[in-house]
Amino acid sequence: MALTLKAMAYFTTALRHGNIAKAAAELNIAASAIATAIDQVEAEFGLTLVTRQRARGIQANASGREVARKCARLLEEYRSLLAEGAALKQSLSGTLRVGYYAPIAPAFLPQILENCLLHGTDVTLELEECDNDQAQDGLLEGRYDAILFVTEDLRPALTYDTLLTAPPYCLLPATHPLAAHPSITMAQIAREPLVVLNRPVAASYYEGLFEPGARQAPVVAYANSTEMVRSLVAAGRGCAILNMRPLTSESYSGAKVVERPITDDLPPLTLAIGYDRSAPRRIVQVFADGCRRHFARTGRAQCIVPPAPR
Amino acid sequence: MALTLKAMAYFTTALRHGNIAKAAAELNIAASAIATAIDQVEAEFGLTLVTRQRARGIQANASGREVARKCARLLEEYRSLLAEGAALKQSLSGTLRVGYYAPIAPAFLPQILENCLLHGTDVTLELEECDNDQAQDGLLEGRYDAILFVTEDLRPALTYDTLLTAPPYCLLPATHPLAAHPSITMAQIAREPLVVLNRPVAASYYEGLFEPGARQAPVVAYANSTEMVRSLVAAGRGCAILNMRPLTSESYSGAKVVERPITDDLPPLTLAIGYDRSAPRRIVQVFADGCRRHFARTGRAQCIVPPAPR
DNA sequence: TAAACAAAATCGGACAAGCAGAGGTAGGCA
DNA sequence: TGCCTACCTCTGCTTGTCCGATTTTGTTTA
Repeated sequence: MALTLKAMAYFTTALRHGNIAKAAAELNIAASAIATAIDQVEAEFGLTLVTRQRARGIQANASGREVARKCARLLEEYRSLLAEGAALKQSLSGTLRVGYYAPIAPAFLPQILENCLLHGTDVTLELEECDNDQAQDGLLEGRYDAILFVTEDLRPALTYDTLLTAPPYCLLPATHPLAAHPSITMAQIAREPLVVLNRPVAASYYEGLFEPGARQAPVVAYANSTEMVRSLVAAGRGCAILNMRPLTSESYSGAKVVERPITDDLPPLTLAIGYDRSAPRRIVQVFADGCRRHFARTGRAQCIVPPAPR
Repeated sequence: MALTLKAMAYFTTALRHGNIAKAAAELNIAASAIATAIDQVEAEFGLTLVTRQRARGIQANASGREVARKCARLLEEYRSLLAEGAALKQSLSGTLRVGYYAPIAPAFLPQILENCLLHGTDVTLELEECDNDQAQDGLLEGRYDAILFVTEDLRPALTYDTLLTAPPYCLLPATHPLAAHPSITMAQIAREPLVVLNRPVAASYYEGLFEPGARQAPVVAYANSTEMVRSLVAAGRGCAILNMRPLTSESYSGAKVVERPITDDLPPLTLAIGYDRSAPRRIVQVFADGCRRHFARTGRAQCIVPPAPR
């Protein structure tokens, strides 16, 4: 590794000029540096590559020209490597790999992607649904460029931007007596059969919202997808507590559900986007900005049920 | 040029191991050097390429693997560049460009080349006939790999090996009265019409062999090729003084000539091979060795007319 | 829960490499 | 013969690289 790229660059420049002094001027360095570089190249190959004639400059022999050509090619590829690296950072093309915590993202992710990408850009999306821990670990291990997750069991090394704090709300069948109230208390919910979203973070979060011993009716179902929860609720099996709201109030089964704020002072879930904030690829930055913009404007109102005034 | 080949090598090795310490062990350097190299690569591209997890090693993300692949390719080409350079020095293939002073080489050059090259080797020969000064300058300027020349008007910077010292001899028509003598004096030649080889070095050399005012018969012809001189002499136009002897005693015209040593103490011509002795390509070294061997053995007797005992 | 372990980050100092600038020298040219 | 050009050499300074020790952080095991 004695022969450095720098030496090659000096060498080829000197041969191109046939003159050490001119090459030094072009490169803005001292002539002695160039002379040294030429010596290094010759030493590396153990060949005489240039004839140095005082007062007449330098001249490459056939081997020297051969070597210079090869070096120039290598330098060219080096430059293109750097350029490709810059492109990797700059371009909107490439693959954007997003991991998202299953219950939170489907409500808004397509809309964001629609807004900030895909306008004729050459981006391949890889969207992967996973649990909150998997998302965080996947980001840390480089499997994802960005993750949408909630800040529970937060990994310390992870950098993220908060997008939204979503208070829990109560999901009821449209025909349920409580649906007539504009807002509901936890005490009321405690008397209703409950459908619980059974995901790693969610289940414990929702159970934890109740005072110990407060529950008076059973959990009638655990379901591990939001849509199943909504469908069960719509079918009248019970009510549920959720944080994120889909854009529709219909369930898959077609029956109507209603969302009602909860008056109790409950800890919200914090939705965040995690990504490498120090040196993101441009496409990642664009996506993260798009997410933030989305929730700064319309997104917030769409995705949460605002707490009731108390 | 901040990103050195060395840094790339460290970087790729570290990623290959997924572990800085192991990479350091493989490369026999300190781990901190590798950590620095990784930092350099990331800084160069302004991207996070590697996630470092204490107690778990390092892991490249997609961009990191991409960059590592590109770097590995560049390193591969660097190694092949070095290998090609070494081959340039080592191989017997390639082009051997020989410049030779016209009057001296044709007598023996084909035989040498036959002996030391061309045994199934992949060598292209470029033989260029020229004058003594052109040969020397061409070597210094890298146009020739080796030159066969005489050490008159010697360029100071030129390195060479002496092959042969060739005393002048007298060339006579076979029918000439002097041809009966085993050797001849300059005084005898001075009375004969003379044919002179008119080449830059030769003409003055031959004229200088005579004492000032000693010539009693005219120069009947100047000819600028050895063969023309021999033909003129064979035709009986006069006699000539030469140094190198062809392998045949017939001239192109078919008439016979004879060579006779000169008894006077005259300066010989020194035949030499000039080439870069400090770092020759292998093919050049082989050729030069072949020349020296040739004249150490049979070549000498074939090419000169030994001086007569006085 | 604590202790032991593993691996990366950090820091300071030693060493080497690269470079600038001055002075020297050989070759070309008028 | 003297001047000019352009390379070479040498010295000291600056920068970079590397090592080794220490610290920090995270994992695994008792």
